[in-house]
Amino acid sequence: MERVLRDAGALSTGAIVSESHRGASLSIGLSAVIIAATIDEPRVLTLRLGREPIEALPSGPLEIEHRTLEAGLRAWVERQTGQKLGYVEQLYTFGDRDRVETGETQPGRALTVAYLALVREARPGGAADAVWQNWYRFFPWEDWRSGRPAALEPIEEGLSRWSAQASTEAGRRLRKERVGLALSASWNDELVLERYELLYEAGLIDERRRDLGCPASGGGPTFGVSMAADHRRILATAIGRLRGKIKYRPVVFELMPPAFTLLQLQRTVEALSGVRLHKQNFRRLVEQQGLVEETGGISAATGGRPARFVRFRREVLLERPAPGLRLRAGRRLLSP
Amino acid sequence: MERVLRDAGALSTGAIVSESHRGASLSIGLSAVIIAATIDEPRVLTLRLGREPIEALPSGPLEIEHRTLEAGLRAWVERQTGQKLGYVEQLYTFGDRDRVETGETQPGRALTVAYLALVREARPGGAADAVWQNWYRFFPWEDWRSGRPAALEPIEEGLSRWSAQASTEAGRRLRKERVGLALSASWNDELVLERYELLYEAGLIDERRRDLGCPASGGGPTFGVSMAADHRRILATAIGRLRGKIKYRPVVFELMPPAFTLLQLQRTVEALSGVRLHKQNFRRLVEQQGLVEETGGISAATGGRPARFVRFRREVLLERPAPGLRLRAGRRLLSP
DNA sequence: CCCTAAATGCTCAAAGTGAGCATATTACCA
DNA sequence: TGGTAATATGCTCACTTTGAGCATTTAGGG
Repeated sequence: MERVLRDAGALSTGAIVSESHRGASLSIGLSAVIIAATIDEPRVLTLRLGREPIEALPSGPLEIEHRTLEAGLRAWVERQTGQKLGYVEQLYTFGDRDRVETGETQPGRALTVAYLALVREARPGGAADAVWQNWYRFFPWEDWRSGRPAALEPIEEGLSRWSAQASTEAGRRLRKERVGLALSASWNDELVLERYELLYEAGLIDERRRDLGCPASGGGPTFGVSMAADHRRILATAIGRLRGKIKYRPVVFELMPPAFTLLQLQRTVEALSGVRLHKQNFRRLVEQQGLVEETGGISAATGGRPARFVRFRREVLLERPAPGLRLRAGRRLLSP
Repeated sequence: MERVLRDAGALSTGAIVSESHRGASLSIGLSAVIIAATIDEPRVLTLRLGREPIEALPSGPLEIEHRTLEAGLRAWVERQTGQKLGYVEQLYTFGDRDRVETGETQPGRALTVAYLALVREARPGGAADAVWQNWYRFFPWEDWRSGRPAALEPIEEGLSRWSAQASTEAGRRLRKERVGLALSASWNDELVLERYELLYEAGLIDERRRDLGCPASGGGPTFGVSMAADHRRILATAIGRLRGKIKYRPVVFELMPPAFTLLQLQRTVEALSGVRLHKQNFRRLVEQQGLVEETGGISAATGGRPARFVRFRREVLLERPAPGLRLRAGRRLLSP
């Protein structure tokens, strides 16, 4: 403990990257998926790394100074992007040996503890090359707000080809089943990771080819912009989790400004979940649940009739057990 | 305790317990919460360690041989308990420096990746001192099946005393708020971890006193049977997660035998969630959702009229997006 | 004044829920 | 053999919650 206090000031000197007696290296990384939302787009904060820039999530190794994993994460993010984090939750710990190229000569393992953070302002991160990106750049097939994404056509083709390629009959059936579930007629917005994994396994994702050591190009199209290491997989995990969570926890408000209109709130939810919602029903839900209260202000009419400004009613947290926007995308609105 | 755990893993050769260049030790542990359910009780598989036995979850250090974290976990569990695992899901990664006593001379960190596993048979684990325990031994206040648990009386007292002890007014309000939420009139069965954390912070849990280096006894009563290290916290996390999950995923069936009656299913769900359910409505739900199908068999009437045997209908996984038992405990039944 | 774009109000039918009443079957017991 | 206890199953009924739309209201711009 004294040790801790003494070291607290030192920067970056105490990374825990250690050698086991068998000569394999082990490092523990902390990665952050930092989400914000502008008017109409969900954003994720990325760093541009390298000469031919590849995008990465803010991350860094766990250090001895860090009292908790979360504290370590906050420190790294601030150091790299200048962003202060508010809402933070642990996402998942990735540790497969095969999926991450350590870039080392020795066999090694990289354990990554990934976190999801929600922030309010989307002002470009202070330091380095931190930039806010529309997350659909990485997952173009996840945005159904203006109808079925065009990318899904070739993706389905690729996936069904992949299904057919399984060596056994059982394998083919299993693959078809997985594809059917992930891309079923009734679009399930939360299956982001499942879909990513399918595309990855089917070789429709750049990272897959990279991990296999394949030539940069070859073997049909790939989809979405790629990211460093397994960061796109982490991002997929985060999006899926967030899409699920807004339905039973009032986390969207972590992304909203202090005062906002109901339409702004709806647009944000739509941006995150990737589907359009029925306006009147959305308002009914939000108001019935007592999620917001009027601020008294009135919006500087952007289009038509001016709207009331509202703010999040923190008290709901004490009242209802699971206050959220259990949105169920209007059926009509999904395929217009 | 830590000593014991280390020893348990010493059989292996490739444990990744490494020394950083700063002299702090880092180990990555894998822990498993293995759940089963007998007729009326939810069970968790524990190991009895040490001379005056203290119970621990099956765990062991991550080794180089392990291709994935999950594979490592399965290996450890089999080695220690003889249990083969079926359904496994990652729970959470614990890494706070303060909460775990390493028992070492050097400052160190123990990272624990915890998993939740569901198994069918509850036959006593093969090796060593593996035993199935009713999980309510560790959380007596979580079982509302026969009315409000008696332990809640003194617990509420202890917590409100703790609330009042906060140094600032704001602190007191915050504590009261947390207590109110976790123990609110409308019991939320999923807040297992929140309640455990409260009791821990309030010093109503043995582990807390141990972590503070307090004498074994002193300062009022503590609740529930304690466990090694932070295993009880991990178990709390697992129970909360499982209670949540059965509501939107058909995971209960991982705990059921191949054929069972609807009442058996209901009893199992009740055992897990700790609340009683309305029988007719439960059956309506299960059948409407198409979660089960008849096997044709008929139960050897335990009490009254014999019941049909049913089995899980795997096809639902392909049909409905979130098939589960969105149970909402009968209001009447909660406080009879 | 007419038109467009939102914000708001309200309706309505269908589906989903919470509580119970009523019957059907068995085992067991006097 | 009839009565009783303990379940299993069917069915009702009053509400709530949803999904979809229609109708009105309020501003700004020709």
